[in-house]
Amino acid sequence: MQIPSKYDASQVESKWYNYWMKHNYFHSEPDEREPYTIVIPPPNVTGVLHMGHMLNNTIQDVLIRRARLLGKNACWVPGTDHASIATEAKVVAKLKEQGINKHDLTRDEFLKHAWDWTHEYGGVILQQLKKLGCSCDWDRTKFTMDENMSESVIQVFVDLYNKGLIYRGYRMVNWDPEAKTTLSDEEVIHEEQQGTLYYLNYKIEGSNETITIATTRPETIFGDTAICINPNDNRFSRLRGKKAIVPICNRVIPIIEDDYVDIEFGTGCLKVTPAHDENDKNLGDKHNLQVIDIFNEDASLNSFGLHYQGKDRFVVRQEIANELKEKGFLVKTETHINKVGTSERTKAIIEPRLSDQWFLKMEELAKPAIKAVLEDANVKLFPKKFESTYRHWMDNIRDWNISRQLLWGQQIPAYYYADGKEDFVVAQNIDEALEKARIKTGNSKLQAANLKQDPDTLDTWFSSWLWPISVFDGIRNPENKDISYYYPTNDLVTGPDILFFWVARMIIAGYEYQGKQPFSNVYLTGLVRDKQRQKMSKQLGNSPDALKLIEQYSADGVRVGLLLSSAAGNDLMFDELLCQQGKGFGNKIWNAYRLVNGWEIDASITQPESNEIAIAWYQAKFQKALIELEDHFSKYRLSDALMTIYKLIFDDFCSWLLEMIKPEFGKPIDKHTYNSIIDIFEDNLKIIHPFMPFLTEDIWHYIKDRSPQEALIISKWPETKPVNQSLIPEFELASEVISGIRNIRKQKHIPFKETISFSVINNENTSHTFDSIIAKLGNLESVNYVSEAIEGALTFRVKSNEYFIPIQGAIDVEAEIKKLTDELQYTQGFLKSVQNKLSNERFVNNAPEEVVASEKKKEADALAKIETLKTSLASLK
RNA sequence: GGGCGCAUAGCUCAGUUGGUUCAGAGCACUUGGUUUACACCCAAGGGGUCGGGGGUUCGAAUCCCUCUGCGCCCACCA
Repeated sequence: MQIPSKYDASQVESKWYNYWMKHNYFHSEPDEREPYTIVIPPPNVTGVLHMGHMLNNTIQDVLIRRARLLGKNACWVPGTDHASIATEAKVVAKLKEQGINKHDLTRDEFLKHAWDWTHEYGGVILQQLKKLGCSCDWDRTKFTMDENMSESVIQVFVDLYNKGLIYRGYRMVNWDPEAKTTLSDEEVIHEEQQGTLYYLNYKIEGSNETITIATTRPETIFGDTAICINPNDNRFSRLRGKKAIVPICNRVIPIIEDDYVDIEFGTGCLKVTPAHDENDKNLGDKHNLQVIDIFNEDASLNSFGLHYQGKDRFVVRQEIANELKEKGFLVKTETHINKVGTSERTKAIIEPRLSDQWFLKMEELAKPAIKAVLEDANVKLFPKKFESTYRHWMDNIRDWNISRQLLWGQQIPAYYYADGKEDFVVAQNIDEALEKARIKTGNSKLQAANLKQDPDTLDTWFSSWLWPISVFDGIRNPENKDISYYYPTNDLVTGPDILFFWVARMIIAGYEYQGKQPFSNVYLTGLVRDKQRQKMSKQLGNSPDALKLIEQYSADGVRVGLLLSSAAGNDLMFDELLCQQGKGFGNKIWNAYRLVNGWEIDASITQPESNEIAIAWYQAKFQKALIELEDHFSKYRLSDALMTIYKLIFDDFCSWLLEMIKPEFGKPIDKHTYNSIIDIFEDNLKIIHPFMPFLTEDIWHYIKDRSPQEALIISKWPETKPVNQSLIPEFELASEVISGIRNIRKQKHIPFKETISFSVINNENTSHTFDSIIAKLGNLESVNYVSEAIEGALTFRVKSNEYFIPIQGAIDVEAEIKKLTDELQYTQGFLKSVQNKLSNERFVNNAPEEVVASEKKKEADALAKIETLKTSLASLK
């Protein structure tokens, strides 16, 4: 068949993707085959493809395509996440642009805007994954806010509440003043910042004395309700039981004692602000202190801030520092480095804030999940080092704040029938809630209209932790056909940044709701960084446009580029050069096929012996590679697997095999060899297919006319079979001989086209198997076996064999002598070190036999080679 | 403050229980080569006292100690 001389990726890629879709090859239904399942880490529904997604999903696609070729029932479930805080922020921003304030909208109105946004942008990222070649079962696409998915989430909430694991608590939580919601501890990132430590004087009531405290947050003095000293600190013993006066607001507060205070830090005196610091809250509880919240929900000051009311906390910090200085309360300032919590999503500085929130008790739930990873290995993490991180977090797990003051998400199914804090019921829906409320209150007249649902929504992760179960409807129908077949899933591919957010919690939910691990293996990818090791991000502008990259280098090229250097857990230093290499590899394969495709077949020619040997040798190499691949895949070493294939195709197949069997220009090839090469080509395509699905599918269809039911994507991975392994070392020696010939040609400027004569003294008693191939690749008249050195020839040696290439005209005797002398010197030095070792009694006595034997062999080889060299030298002189 | 990990060629990294897979790969680099699949190519080649120091051993990139320099995670010292 005529094929284009240039490979046009963009056309080919969309053609085959459509073809696969049309034939439903990505779709899976339970059957008698072994399942292989991956659930996608659902990207943000309104997100766009970035380099991290590309890496992640390429890995998943490689795994799923390989499983498919191995005959498993491969199912990759795609979907998106509603990403409450991120999406809500985007919607709020968009509304703001239109002059609409979120707070002027009803819940339903806002949600309508959010859904419109979701429908407009939602799933763009899934379309982009198709460009990458991802073979997801699109019929199974899920969204965490789909009706049945939300129903599962609510059902789980109700269940955990009924089990007594969910409670409502008035606690210090992480408040994001920008998103105006609480966050879980995991969503807070602690960053080191240079701040200032302010030393402030507080007057002691009824005296002229003052007490100095150190604080990083002078604006919180309005919330001060005590000063605390250490009872063991006798510097302050005279202040016991006295009262202090807060500057500016002049509130009189008690001086309390608690050994929580560090005598060494600052002045040894601490101002206590129970509403705005967790430690202070604990002190407040212990000492029955008043709690004064001085902030509005956007972290501006409220009426307690007096003349600062309405101003932002950081503006106030500056201004109040000035006021304190003017009024003489500020003693001094020092620079001070401390860690401040910031919001993972909005980057806003977190404000500790007391409020009513919903919490999930984690300690008991976590136990089976700890055991699964650390004892039973039902879940394996790759790389293994993450197991210690996992252990550390799980052992110190804290209760999970699952409520958010957002609208975009599953609304908490707690229904209040009265104003009291405990006057609520938790139920799947309003009808059940009404029933429960009537029973609880004994008031059968209660109406649905009397019930008020909690306005908060659930943390996004409270829906995604169910993902591997809920995508198969295993929460609502725990025994259904899909969940029974596909669960537990096999592999999860994700980043270590969400190990706690998501992975650990999925394991917890898996044991709680299916009694089994959600997946057996977790492949943790690294971050994608640029050449300067900077994280790729929009802000830095160092992240290439994913789709442009695909346009430029083809999806296959980008996939290969990403996988060329991405060991599990290691960051990926991305360089477009890698994509170029990937594209180049595709081009190489394409051209190799053009070569084979161009051969004319002559059925009347018998197969030359050299071709038979060449093919047998490649088959041995191929089988060896198959075993290596198996090993690499079993350890999730995908870049090593890819490199194994890369070298097999580039070096062994293209550079060696095709050169060995290539007919002379214009001459036909025998049918037997041709058929073997076609079979080999097909096997090659199969093992590359997971990495380069488009190109391989394309060539595979050029090779033969295929029936409409056939496609490479659903063909069979090559089988392992017995081969003549000894051909591999034999050829290694032969290739050294070929290199020797090429070296001499290069040194003496003998063009390759010139046929040369060639002789060997076979001291090693090397087999003649590859002689015809050596002759072909070296363009030799023949390989002559001789017993005497050839006069006037250039020489080289492999092991103790000596090879001769006679040339016309005089050879440079001096140069030859120098070459031989150098080689002799080196070999003698080598021999000496080996003999030293062998004469060391302790070595001979202690080292294992095979090590001693190998040293003895080295000695013998070196002696033989020295003999050869000496003979040659003698004949030259 | 606690924990985990890393340091091998110019770059990115392999190197399993110490010894013929032990100093390796890919890229980059140097040299030579294009009427004959591919210059997105072929061939040949240079390049590392395995972060420093010490120890264990017949033998250390590999095990132990120590120093240095990075990275990550966790944690309520104002």
